[in-house]
Amino acid sequence: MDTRTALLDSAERAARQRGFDAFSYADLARDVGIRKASIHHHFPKKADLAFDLLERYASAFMDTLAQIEAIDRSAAHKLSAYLDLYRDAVDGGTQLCLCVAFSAGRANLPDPVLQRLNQFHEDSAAWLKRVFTEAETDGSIPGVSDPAAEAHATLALMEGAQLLSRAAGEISPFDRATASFRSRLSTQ
Amino acid sequence: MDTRTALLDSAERAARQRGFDAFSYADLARDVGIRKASIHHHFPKKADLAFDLLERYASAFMDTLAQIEAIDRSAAHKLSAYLDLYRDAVDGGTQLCLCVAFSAGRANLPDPVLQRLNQFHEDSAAWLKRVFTEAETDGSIPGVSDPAAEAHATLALMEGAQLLSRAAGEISPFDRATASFRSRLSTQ
DNA sequence: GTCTATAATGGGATAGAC
DNA sequence: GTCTATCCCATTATAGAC
Repeated sequence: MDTRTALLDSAERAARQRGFDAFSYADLARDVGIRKASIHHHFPKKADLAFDLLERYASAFMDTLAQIEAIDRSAAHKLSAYLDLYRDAVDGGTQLCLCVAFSAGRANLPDPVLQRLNQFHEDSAAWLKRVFTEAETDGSIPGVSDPAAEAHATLALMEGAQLLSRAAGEISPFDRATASFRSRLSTQ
Repeated sequence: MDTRTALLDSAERAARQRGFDAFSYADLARDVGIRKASIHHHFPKKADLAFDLLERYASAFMDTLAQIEAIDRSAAHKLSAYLDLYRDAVDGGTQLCLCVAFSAGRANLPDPVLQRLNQFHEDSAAWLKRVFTEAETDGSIPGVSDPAAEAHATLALMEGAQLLSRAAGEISPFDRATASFRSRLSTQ
């Protein structure tokens, strides 16, 4: 495999498990099997690594959302797939979605990274708003009156549920926190 | 003021703004006006500081919740006060509740700290469950069918909303994420 | 309880050979 | 593209004087 890709993979795992500031180039070097000085050839500064990591993750995530949106199923079904995406990312309480990990980390992330992060949040909220609007039409989710408000609440719920789950080291807090949301989706 | 208290105050502000690993004894020393070696007299290891910080914060938070619970008002009113507590803690997008900051930080926190953190989450969920149960009786919140599920969802919503707000550096994401929840409380 | 001084370690980053 | 060697800096932590 491409060294650059191997580095990104290793960094992503570390960032999602322990936080972006909690792993070093030395850790990466050990994991990938090269010397730490070599990493600077691919990512001159750690801030470069942060940006490329987030860029790769966020665009892949958005691609997945686009695929979910494109299928010909109810809004409830799409939101169920969205929920599973966040649930799978937790990996039994050991990981966070990279974007949650970045939101959680020190606010000292370089500005381009913070901007990219907020763009991800906006894109996610926009996607959710579209699906909740669809729900108003297809009637697959009860009690939707304000799609924009539902979108932001859902995003916060996902991020908070991941946080609780990783703090506990178990998946169960995620399931407890999202149980009401999930049951709303199956009331069709 | 007590040096120890001054240190705890300074550390709390720093941890909630930038994360527990993102401030050093040198920062604290500058802020409080003593030398960094002197801090070790009060908190031998940084892990000791982490624990005492969380202990002080969590018990003060729980005291506040107890006061809210004791007043003779509707469940909706109590949850509204709870929401304001989290909203105020954000301080316009610059801070997190200490417990959110600890949940967010690297999972490498010493074990006693992690345990105390999870106890806080359990205590919070228990408080919320009691208030939602009260709501079933007093009818001040519409559509409560599973108080335990509502409790965990509410906790996750608060934590996620804070995270989004601090990432943006503004209070508005918190308000957007909690708008639906808030409007549910005023439908009495 | 606070100080000066000093470990001891590990971090990101660079220069220059191969 | 990867290596060795090195730099500079920040960090937590300790010893011992006052």
